[in-house]
Amino acid sequence: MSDETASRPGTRRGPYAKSTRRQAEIVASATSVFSERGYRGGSLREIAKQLDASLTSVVHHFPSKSALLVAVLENADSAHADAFQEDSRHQGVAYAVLRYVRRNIDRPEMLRLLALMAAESSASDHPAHEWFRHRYELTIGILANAVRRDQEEGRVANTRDPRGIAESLVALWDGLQLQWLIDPQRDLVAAMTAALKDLLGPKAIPGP
Amino acid sequence: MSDETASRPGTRRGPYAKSTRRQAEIVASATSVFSERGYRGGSLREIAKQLDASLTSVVHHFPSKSALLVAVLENADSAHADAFQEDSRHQGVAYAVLRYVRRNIDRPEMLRLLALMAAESSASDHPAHEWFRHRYELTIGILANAVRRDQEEGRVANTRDPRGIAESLVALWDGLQLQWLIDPQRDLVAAMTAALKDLLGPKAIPGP
DNA sequence: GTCTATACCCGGATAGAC
DNA sequence: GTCTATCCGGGTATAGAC
Repeated sequence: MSDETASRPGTRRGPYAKSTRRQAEIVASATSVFSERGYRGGSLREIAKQLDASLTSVVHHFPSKSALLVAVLENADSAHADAFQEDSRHQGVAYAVLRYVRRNIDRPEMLRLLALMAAESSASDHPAHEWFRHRYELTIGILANAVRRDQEEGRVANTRDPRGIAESLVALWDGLQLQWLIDPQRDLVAAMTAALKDLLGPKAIPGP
Repeated sequence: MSDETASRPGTRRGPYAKSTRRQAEIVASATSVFSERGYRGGSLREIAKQLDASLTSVVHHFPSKSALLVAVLENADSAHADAFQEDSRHQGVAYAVLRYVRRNIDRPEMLRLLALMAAESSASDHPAHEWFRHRYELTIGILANAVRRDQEEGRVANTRDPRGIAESLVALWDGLQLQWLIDPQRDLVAAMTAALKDLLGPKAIPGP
């Protein structure tokens, strides 16, 4: 919102530079708080305290707690999503998915937050509803394209429509992730690998 | 807690009868409130108001909001879980799963609540953590048995270990359900049927 | 534009009287 | 068992200082 002017260098960037920096700090603090205490558990007051700022200062930059949450999600997920898209384009679906899994296994709190918010945001009046809807739409689209490419190259044996397969893949990932979050004893990578083999065929799985 | 004396009939059963009845009323009220407003959105005060009772009266029977939630979940899920087990024993996995899906498609609010609480309860210190852990363990176990039976009878082509398949089935269900909750336009039954066919083989799918 | 202080209303939890 | 009263902490809205 305040980036339009900042994106035009040379005009004025003084007053906004501090603001965007402050916003980034708030997002970082919110990420750590939400990751530890969850969304419900984490309070704006605690986020502010971490920055030696006041509550209203936080509210000034993000009009509501949910707006801040969306910023956190966006920021946390964008890097991983980009890498995923890159992988899927060059190395095939299974490779991309498994790398995505491996990358995410180190930040269970973040996954917990994403899973929690996805469920919570399923209510159509939730502030993050549209964000998640769009996110799923995007992810499934990207995956569907990658699946189609793999089908054409003979890497994926399953001949079902790519979009349906993509939906199943996302579902599998969400579901296995949930089981793993509830019981960390489970081997998430192994489970995902086996499921991928069932869904895509053995040739789709990359070597160890 | 108050059942020990009640389990000895003939001595005194008057005072406790009213209590258990009251508890059932509270659970019913909580179910409707949680289903409409969600867990976070629903308040104990509103639950009490529906019964023309006060907040502390509710708290007296259920020491915390989360304890009440667990009672709600237990009560709401038991009937469906029993039917599922029955079906899987007699008609095969795919049939049981699809009937479970069809049965649940009429109560999206309840599914939303279950999905939300499953995610939230993944935190190990959550009041409902153990309940969900046990629920998943149980569901997967039942499914694994059914899968093994179907494999032996040649109804399921997939030769992977039954437990792994069962985990994938649960994950698929949770994941597709989530996508459907976020975007009700999707055809949950069709998606689940197609995924089942991929995972179990075409012979496992019952006719229309 | 940025930040602060204050106040409001609602949430869950607790103590004590009846 | 049920109530009233109270506490503390949460998100939010407003007024005002720099």
